[in-house]
This record gives sequence, structure tokens and C-alpha cells, in this order.
Amino acid sequence: MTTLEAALPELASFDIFNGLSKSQIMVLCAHGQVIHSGHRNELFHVGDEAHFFGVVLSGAYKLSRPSPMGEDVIIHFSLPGEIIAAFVMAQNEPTYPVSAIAMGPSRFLKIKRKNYIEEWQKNPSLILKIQNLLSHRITLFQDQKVMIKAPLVQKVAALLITLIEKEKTSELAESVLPIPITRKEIADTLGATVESVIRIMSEWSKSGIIKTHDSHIHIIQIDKLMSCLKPE
Amino acid sequence: MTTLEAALPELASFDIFNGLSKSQIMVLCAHGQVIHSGHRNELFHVGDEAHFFGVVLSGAYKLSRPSPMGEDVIIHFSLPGEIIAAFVMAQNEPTYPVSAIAMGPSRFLKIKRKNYIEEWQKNPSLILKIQNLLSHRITLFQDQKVMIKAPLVQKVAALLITLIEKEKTSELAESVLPIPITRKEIADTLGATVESVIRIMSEWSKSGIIKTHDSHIHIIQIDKLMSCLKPE
DNA sequence: CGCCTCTTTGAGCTCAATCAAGGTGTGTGG
DNA sequence: CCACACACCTTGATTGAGCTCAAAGAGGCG
Repeated sequence: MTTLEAALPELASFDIFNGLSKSQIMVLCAHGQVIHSGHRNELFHVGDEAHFFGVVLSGAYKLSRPSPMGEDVIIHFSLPGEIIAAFVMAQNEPTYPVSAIAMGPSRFLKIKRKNYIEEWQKNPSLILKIQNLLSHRITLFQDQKVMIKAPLVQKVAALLITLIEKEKTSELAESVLPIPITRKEIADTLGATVESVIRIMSEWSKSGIIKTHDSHIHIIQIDKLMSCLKPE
Repeated sequence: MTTLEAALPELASFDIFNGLSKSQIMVLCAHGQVIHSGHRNELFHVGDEAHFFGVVLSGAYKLSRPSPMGEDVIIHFSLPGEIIAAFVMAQNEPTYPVSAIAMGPSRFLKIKRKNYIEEWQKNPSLILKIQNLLSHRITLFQDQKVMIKAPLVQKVAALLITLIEKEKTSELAESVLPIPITRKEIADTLGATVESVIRIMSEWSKSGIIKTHDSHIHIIQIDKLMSCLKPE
């Protein structure tokens, strides 16, 4: 468990704290703990009382919820700089709407709910930043919903593309997904089965569009992936 | 086009303005226009420059976006008291992410973006209310996403139930959906085809679970609908 | 009165789910 | 250190829920 101070430079580089001084950040994150999660470690579980929220420092966490039939559905991937569970903090006696599970070794700055109520909510610029974050999340959901009727190939292609875009790979060259993601996880995100996802992606592997090295997916020909998005 | 003053008592009854005086509301909604929309009238179109946002006064509006293959996908139903397009107002040169179309005769208080920037964003309690609204919307999306793998029957049942719940029909007795909604619209919300939705709902009609009178859906036996949600 | 949107039903087809079986790598406890 | 469990990947064969296509009736509107 590293100290908050050690994480300061990282924090300052994140969008959410843009324009704030280091001492301001120290106040906002007072008593914060840096949590080191191993692969598949759980930060919190659906339904737990939400006593803390926090910032992803490195790695990634998946936010998921069990469906009525028991299988997990992945709601969102949280990458470094993102705030997790911020939006329930303002509620009365909040519980987590999802579970948060590390994908590979990751680090998370755990902040008490008290800080949110007493500091974050009082900082006007921070509130607006959080609002942007929520808006952005809604936009993501909308973009996904538009794909409902599309065949699975298009959905998988769209997912991979949005995942690289988070990393802003403006070049058309080869790029690597920022998170180690399994085919099962892709399936759980899209509401499909592993088998179907595998069938689609192994086609792509054969035609040299993607490559996988130990759950890290390399996109070799983004243009070909993009062309999967169009009708016909 | 009624005057803003006439709509004041309605506005004051809405959650979002709870705790604000009428004069405060007048300032927030200054120069607001009450728009009377007929069935299928469009308030704004996807991609239009977003110069205004507003509050649904009566009736309902559907927010939809065309899918890459041309068909419309319905993202959300906005009922009286809801704010439409608030979350893009804070952006730089915002465009509407969806189209807003009236479902049956409806009324909408149209407010200039200027008001949002200069008044709404400066009012701390209002910002928090908007944040709640966004959170609530995210929760809705999550609840929907959990159903992805469920068979269509469950999805339709779940949709109808959430639509009545907005009206807070705590009784188990008969209740009417607050909006006139067609089977096509249900299909477009769920990413299914009209035919499939019709086949499911006409089964329900035959077994007396629901009744339809001119695009108003009556739920006769909510319990039976609820039992559709469970696995098996 | 003709146009348009919505509803309904039937028949056939297809995409992706299910089921089944085998292979690999990693962590864990005896 | 081995074996055993567990999570993931892969491929093939079979099946079925929901889509597509087709055709027709019913109500509303200019």
C-alpha cells in the first residue's frame, strides 16, 4: 500500500484534476489509500454499502452485474484517470450498483465517501468535471444502444474500436488494446456467448486483421475492422 | 404558444425545481417558450446545433437516433418533469445526440442555452439535481443492459413494468401506461422487430394480462407480467 | 378518396445459442 | 513437485428464437 503522496504526480496528470494545485488535490483525496489489486481481485461487490469511491491509477477494472439468470454482464471498463462509483456518492445510503474487478494488476486510489460530501461537492469546477464524466458515460451507452440490431460481427468490431479510441491512436498503424481482455469478457460486454465471439475473432486472426498475445489484443488493420461496421 | 407565467405552477410542482421560489424559477426559465407539439412533431433533430434545452410539461417525447442501417433506435422516453438535452448544454458547441419527437399531443418549455450557462450552472442546488438526473439515467441504462441476454418476452415485460413504475402505481390493481406507445416503438426500444413484439403481446392480450385501447396499453395483471421476468 | 402508419398472421430461413468435447496455462494445496 | 481445479480458448454439430418476407385489414388525416 503506497502513500497518497506517491500517487500525486499521477493524479495531477488526470483530466479530472486538471487546473487544481497539488495541495488542493491533497485535500480532496485526504486519507486516500492506494490499493494494489491483483488479477480478478474485487474492489467492491454489487449491493455492498458504498462507503468509498475512487480513481483508477493504473491497469483497468471491469464493472459488472449479474443478470437475472446468473451470468455476469459487463457494464463498463474503467481505465486510468476514471472515477469509479462517484455517481452514487451523492445518494442517501448508497449501495454499489455494480461489482468492480481488476483486469490484470491494477492500482486504485480509494477515497472515503465523506470526502465526496464535504469536499468534492463543494468544489464547483470539480462538480462540472463530474458532470462531464457522467455525460460522457451516457453518450457511450447511447452509442452502444444504437448497435442493438446490428449483427454480432459489427458489435465486436465496434467494441474493439472504441476501446482503442480511448487510447487516442490517431494513426492508422498497428495498435494494442490498453487492457488485457478475454474473449469471455467481450462476450459478457455484448451479451453474446464466448463461442460466437471466438468464431468471429478467429476469422480475423486468420485474415491478419488482429493478433492476440496472452490476452492482449493487437489490432493490425484498423481499416478492415472499420469496414465491418458498415452495412454489407 | 402559452406564456411562461401560465406554466409556472406546473414547473413548481416538478422535482427539479423543488425548493425554489417562483421568482427564482422565472429567472432560470427567462424568455422560455411553451411549445405545443402535435403527435409525431419533432422538437429537434440529431446533429442539429443545440441552442436550447427544456422541460417536458405534459405528454411525452421519445428520444431516438438512427442506427447505422437506417432504422430508428429509441434511446429514452421523456415524461413530464424531465429535462431534455440538459447534459449537452455544458459542452462547447453542442449538437443534439438524438432527435426528440412528441408521442401524442405534448407541451414543452423551451429554454435558451444561454440560460443554462449563465443561470443554471451557477445554481449549486440545481447542479446537484441535474447530477441526480444523470445518475438516474445511467441506472436506467444499466438496468436495461442487464437484460441483454434475456429472451424477448422478458425484455418486453421489463419495459412495460418500468414504464408503469414511473407513474408509481403502488397498487397491484389495473394500471394504464402513462404514454401512448405503439408496438413499433416498443420494438425500436428493445432492438426487436414489430412482428416479434406483436406475437408476444397478443399472447398476453388473449390471456387477459393486458388490453390495448387506441395505443394506450392497460396492464390488467401486473403479477403475471412480473412472473415473465423470472427465469423459466 | 388515397396515403400513411399501425396492426396482425403465416411461412420459411438464419444467425447465434446450446451442447459436447478437447486443449492450454496458472494457481493451489497435498 | 505433482496433481488437481479452474478459467480460458477452440472447433464441430445441432437447434431454435426471432428475423425476413409477404399479404391484408383498420383507423386517421389532408
